[in-house]
Amino acid sequence: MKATINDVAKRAGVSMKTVSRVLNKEPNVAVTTRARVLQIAQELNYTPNFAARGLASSKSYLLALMYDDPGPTYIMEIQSGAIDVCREHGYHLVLEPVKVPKSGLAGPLIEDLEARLKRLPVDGVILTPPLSDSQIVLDVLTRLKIKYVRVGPSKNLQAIRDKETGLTVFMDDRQAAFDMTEALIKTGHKELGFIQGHPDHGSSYLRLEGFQAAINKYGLIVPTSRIVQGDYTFRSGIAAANALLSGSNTRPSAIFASNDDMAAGVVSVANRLGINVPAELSVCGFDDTPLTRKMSPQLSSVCQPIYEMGHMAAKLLLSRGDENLPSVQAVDYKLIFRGSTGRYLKDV
Amino acid sequence: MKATINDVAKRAGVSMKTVSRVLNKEPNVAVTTRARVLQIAQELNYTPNFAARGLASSKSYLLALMYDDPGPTYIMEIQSGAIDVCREHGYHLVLEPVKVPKSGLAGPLIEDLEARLKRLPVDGVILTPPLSDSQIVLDVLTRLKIKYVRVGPSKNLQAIRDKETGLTVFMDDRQAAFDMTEALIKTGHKELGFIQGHPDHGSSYLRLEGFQAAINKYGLIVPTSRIVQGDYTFRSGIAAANALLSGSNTRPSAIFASNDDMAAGVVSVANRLGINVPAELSVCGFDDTPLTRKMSPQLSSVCQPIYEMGHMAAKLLLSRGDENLPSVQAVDYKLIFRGSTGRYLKDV
DNA sequence: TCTTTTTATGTCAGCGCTGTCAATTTGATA
DNA sequence: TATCAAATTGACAGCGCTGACATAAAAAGA
Repeated sequence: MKATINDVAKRAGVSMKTVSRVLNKEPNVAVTTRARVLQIAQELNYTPNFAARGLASSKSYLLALMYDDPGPTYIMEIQSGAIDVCREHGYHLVLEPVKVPKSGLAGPLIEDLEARLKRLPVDGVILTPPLSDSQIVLDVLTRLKIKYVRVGPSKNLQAIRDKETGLTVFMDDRQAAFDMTEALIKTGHKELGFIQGHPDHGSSYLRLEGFQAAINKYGLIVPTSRIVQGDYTFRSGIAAANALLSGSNTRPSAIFASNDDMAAGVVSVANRLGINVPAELSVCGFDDTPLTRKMSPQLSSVCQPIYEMGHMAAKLLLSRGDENLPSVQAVDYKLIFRGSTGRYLKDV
Repeated sequence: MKATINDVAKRAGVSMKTVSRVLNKEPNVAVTTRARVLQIAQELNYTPNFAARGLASSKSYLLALMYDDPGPTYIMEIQSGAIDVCREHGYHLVLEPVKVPKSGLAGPLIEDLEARLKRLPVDGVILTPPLSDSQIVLDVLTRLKIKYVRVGPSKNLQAIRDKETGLTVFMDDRQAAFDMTEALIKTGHKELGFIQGHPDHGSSYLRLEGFQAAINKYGLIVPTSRIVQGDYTFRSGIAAANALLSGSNTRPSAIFASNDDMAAGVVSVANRLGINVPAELSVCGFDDTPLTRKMSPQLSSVCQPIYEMGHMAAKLLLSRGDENLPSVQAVDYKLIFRGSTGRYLKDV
């Protein structure tokens, strides 16, 4: 039933090694030979044995995607992008959920990670936020000499070691937040509010920085009471919106939430308070999750090309050498304007 | 650096085979021997080689999760459940997205599937909807003699062959829809509307059946104009809601959407039309996705224990023999009532 | 023409583990 | 105590492939 390399070799009248060369696209094979082998392999419906290859070459033909709950949509997109590249290279993707302990005690995590990576020695790891910023994880990977690519990291950890094994794919969160803020300002908003993301995610700080940079550029002033801490959840968006909208102070004319879930919270509070969005309040989010299109008005947001990032991440891991890719890749973002933002009527 | 089974064997003064027996929990090993080997293995920080094991035993220690876009949340939950079981058994999960062509032409799909499964001969496959109902996929799996488990299938395909290789995990969609409808009726609603799901998903029909069964039980009448076809998307929910709410006919006092996205569409339309939810209109969905908690009012829904289903699916695949699991497992659902449903004030 | 490279192909061991089956020990039975 | 079955352990041959190296053929110089 299942043909081996030996079968192909015999039938083609060459050695197993030559067949192996053809199958692995190694150089130094005569074109005629290559063609013949390929032909025979096809006829015999031959497919290489995964385990045998791995054993002989001490490679696993496996990439791992490590994540610690950055939201299902995000993971799925990264997955899709990565899988498509894996396919092209005859690789497969395995999933490794990782639970980084909130506080201290890295010991168990380290042991667990090492155990898993030894058992299944993948050829590369894709790290998604917040793992891409976890020094603990990076250390383990470095120690085990496993190649990794950090997706959307924010901190500049391990700058030196990165040059050895670390690759990076990122989006300029700061600039994106800057652009979105600027867009808000240019449509007439002067009284802006901002909701910050989870303190553990580096992106929170970058987005805040971008916001503030735009504020400064236009000489506006945002009191600290207008910058509220959230944690990327819908609930925290509600809480933040309450603080921002129902205080006795004048309320902002636009609120920029660091992600879509929180922005949804803002819209929901505005609805409850009878504040019309966007006529009386503009709201925008970040990430352009499907949620943006499942609310009314639909939410303006910053679109991260997450699929692309997954794609690029896997590509970096698998194409080293083939092409000459720089080890740090930036991907483009896009501002998406929907119904939740508009000109601030009162003021303009 | 990396210890082999041989190292452990020598140090423990036994043969490799005995070590192998211990590691694989095979019977017929003296307790003292077992303890000693385990001890030494630990000391040497030994971890078995994945590829070698696979090659020697012609098993892959890999399970595949096949899916065709049933929503990121769903997949992630299934994944989590399955991965947890895999871990316990020293297995890993690989992802296999499958694109079932909308119409005809199964050829390429079949070839693609076969090629993938031959290259990476997984020990079992978890099929999520709508793949769990795809005769094409089931046939390929059967032909390749690969064990599979169907998650949430609706059609009763291959009833006979199932007894050979097929396992099933399902939730009683019909009964759940019945219960939810009954709950609606019992809180006073008489004028019900229903939005059906995607015609390709068997669940659509089951949910409709459950709805109708409840309607019949209570002797209510639902005109066909009150049962609208959707496709499980937010957009289709909007369209359906428009049909249901803005026609010249009297409008229903409660709308049961076959999933949460569509229910969100209904709420959104109601908001726009100034119809208060739940005072003037009760809305409920199905699936209990995170979205239900990201809208206001929060959405009542039917909670599917998706994680459990993934867990059970993997368990069925990996525990055959160990425990005596029936090949068809049902999991419980739960009705979750939130702000979007309430007593129909006008009528009671 | 005869060497020196370069290119093309082959030989062979062995990756680390498990299946098969044989050998040995222990325990139970008569 | 002798006999037989059961439990325990070991020897050994590969699983299917590739890496390192050897060899043969072709191309390039001299």
